[in-house]
Amino acid sequence: MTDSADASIPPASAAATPTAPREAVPSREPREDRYPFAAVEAKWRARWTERQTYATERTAHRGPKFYALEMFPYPSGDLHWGHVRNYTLGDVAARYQVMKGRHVLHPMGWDAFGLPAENAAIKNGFHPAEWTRRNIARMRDQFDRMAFTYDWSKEVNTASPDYYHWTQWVFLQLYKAGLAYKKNAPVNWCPSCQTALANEQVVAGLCERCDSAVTKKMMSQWFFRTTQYADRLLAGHETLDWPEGVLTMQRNWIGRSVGAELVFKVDGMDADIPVFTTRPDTLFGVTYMVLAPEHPLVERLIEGKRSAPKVREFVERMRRQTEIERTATDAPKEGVELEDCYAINPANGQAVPIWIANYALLEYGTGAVMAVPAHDTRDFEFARQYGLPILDVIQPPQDTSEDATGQGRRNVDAIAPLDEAYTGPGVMVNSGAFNGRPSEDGKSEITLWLQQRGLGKATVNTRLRDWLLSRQRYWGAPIPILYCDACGELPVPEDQLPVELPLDVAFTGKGESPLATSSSFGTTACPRCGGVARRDLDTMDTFVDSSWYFLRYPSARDASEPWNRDVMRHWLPVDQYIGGREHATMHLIYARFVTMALYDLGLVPFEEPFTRLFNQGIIYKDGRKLSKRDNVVPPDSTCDEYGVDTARCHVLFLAPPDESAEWSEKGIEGAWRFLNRVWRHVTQNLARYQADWANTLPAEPNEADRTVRRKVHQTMQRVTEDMERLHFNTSISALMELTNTLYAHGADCSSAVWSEAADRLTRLLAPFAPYLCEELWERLGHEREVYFAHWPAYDAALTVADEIEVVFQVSGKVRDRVKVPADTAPAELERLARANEKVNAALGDRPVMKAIVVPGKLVNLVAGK
RNA sequence: GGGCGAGUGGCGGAAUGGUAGACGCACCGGACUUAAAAUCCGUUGGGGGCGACCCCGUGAGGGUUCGAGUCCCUCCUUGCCUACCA
Repeated sequence: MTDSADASIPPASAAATPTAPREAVPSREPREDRYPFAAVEAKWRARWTERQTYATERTAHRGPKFYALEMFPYPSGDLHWGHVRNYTLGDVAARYQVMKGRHVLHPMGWDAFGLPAENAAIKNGFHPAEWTRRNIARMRDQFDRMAFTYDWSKEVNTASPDYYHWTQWVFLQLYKAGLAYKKNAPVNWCPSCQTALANEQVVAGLCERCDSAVTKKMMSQWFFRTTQYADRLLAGHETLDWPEGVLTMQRNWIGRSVGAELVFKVDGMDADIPVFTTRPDTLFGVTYMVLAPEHPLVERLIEGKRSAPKVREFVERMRRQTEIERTATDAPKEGVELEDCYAINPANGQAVPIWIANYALLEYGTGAVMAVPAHDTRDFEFARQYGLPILDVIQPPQDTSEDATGQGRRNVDAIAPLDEAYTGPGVMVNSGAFNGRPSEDGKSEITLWLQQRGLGKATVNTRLRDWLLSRQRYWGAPIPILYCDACGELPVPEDQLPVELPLDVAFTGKGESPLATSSSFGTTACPRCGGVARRDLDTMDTFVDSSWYFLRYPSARDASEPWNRDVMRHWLPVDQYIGGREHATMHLIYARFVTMALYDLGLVPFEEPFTRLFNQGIIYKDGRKLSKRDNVVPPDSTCDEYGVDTARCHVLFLAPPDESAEWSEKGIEGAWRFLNRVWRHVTQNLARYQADWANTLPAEPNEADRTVRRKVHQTMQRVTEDMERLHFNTSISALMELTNTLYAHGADCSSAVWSEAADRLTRLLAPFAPYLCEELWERLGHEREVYFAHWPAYDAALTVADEIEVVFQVSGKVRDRVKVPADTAPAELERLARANEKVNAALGDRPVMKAIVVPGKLVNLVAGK
């Protein structure tokens, strides 16, 4: 407002039009001709509860099943517009399926374990369970207010013992199948959360939850063998109706690469160094060897050497580096040469020096790299830096044509040293018996050659790591494993599940599992020998909880088993899953992995849990993502002011559902006015409504009748098509257009036609504005909720206008628009175009070379020169 | 550096290769009102013309096509994801 104090505005006029402060609210105060949302919402909320409208059984025995699911929320206690958008999308889709006659399961639950509850406990002294319970109660109430059609009898809460009982059971099934194992490994460690993290939870070197810089730490931890399913996870993509972007992200994350494992021997020592490479064809170009700083062989190689302390210092320094320092784009390559250590190239017996360097990662491949600086950009950079030899073994194709765009090409005649590595294919040189071979063939030929001598084999590597699931935290499902001095590692017998979280723990935040502070939890009787067994003191990653929750909903209250097989067969897999893209490489990979593992164990009859996936866009506020941590814009005040239906319509109308959107209340007036127009028009014309309109439609419709009926049927068609694609923003505009048509022509049409329009409008709008439409539906004389009303079918013949506008073009440019009967034949259209005055003016004396006629649309006359 | 999206009026956004800007916001005008609010009706991409009308317009440049916002190539901007993966 300050910049309106412009010098060009005369002070006099400002004084002449004093802008009195306006009260914003009165326009929405209840009034005779306004939609009284507060009263309507109270009435129908009570009635839905009383009638159990949204119980799954109410849609049973209708048609085929439909499992509609949205990713369940973390119960942070604060519903924000991102939630509202996501769950409104799911709710509209579920309501549509009910109206289409499907047997619909639409459940909701809580991803209730996790750090915020524990941190709140440390901070405020609440027990996490209490904090969680309160938040759930609050959010459930908010969801009900939003008119979401959840069947609360199917509610799940991952932090409840009757749920995590089965999370532990799932763990044990995977354990028994050899898919869960414990190993000592360098793990991602968040110093702030004081816990290990899965690879997927480290984002740009930062903890996904708290943004602290992650470091590495050696720990004995539980893993799931996700890598064993890499190929299956990739192959399964073929069967999924998912957004291409998510599939691509998963493919990249899994990062399958085909290559070979080749064995280098250590000179003068009985030790092998296997390396993984995708370029066996460059083997003759190896000029040094690189080991990851944490490589287990390092200690053996430097033992007793004079330089050992220096190497150890380097390793220690690398280990202390945070992930972000180590992987930053501009992180300099650093390394040290191991004194008197040489690796023997299996191709030619040549001894090359062994280095350790920060760019070799223990977690990938074998943790060792055969360095070919001439043909690998990283090796090249490192060799340059440390003055290591660069040996050319692949000659680029000798194509001298100027416009060839071969990547990494350079002039082979150049005498100057290379200024970059050549990474493309070519002809092998300096490669002994392989000289002259195409490098692409050389890959398999070298691999085979080494394989015959026991020094190599073809292999496939993935970037995907096994899933680290141990967490040194309290608020999670305890890992159901025991350690007995006599019997070793043992699973907790299934009849002793759940292993319940103890209540007497101290939240020290000291990096030790809080479960260790419990007086009762730590030990129990060994199920095998009866001696003392120690419990595993870690809890599971909360992604384990959410990797199977969709299997639990249909059997949510079943105390005897995780899921009933028949119930499972009826409902699963999920027909439509809605959630954010941010889960592409986390939850959606974990859930697929667990489902596949359970399938292999014969526990579920399908391999893929989510048939169709829809990613809703993110809502931003001031360019920042709305999140559970900050930047919360609560929907409550908007609902207080405009009502829930307006809030639902506005958030859907804001932007296409799969695009991100900047949060804005600008424009909410549009949704509010729209719903009021519907309310006013229907309620003020109720006396005209004829319940039997279908039998009294006029035999000779007047102009208004035809216009209104056409619009009604066109709207049914458009909204139905949009519903299938979840393009709800355009559904709403179509309904606005219908309403505008009723305002313009509703008064002039017959009662039967108006009645059809009122009936159709109420049904089509019901999924978006359920409170308003229930009330209108009742006033139209219906006993049963509009929720159960069937979705209307349109008559295609009625969507076509009698008279249509056709465009005449000359060489693609519009020259005239004329109204013609809809059934005008193409030949007649062409004749009209050729006779058209404006067309002829544009043609001048040029001849018509060609005529394109698109019936119902246009005629394009192509002019000659 | 790599991958995937997105660039259309003052704004949010519509457009199976076929009339660019649906629908809404905002603005402006009219009706109603003592006045306002609310409501109802209408105008609004840019430029030119008294006018019927004409020209230009979907990030930039090429291409395919009778016809391109839409398909192809190059580039620019921007968002998200990912990042030494051997």
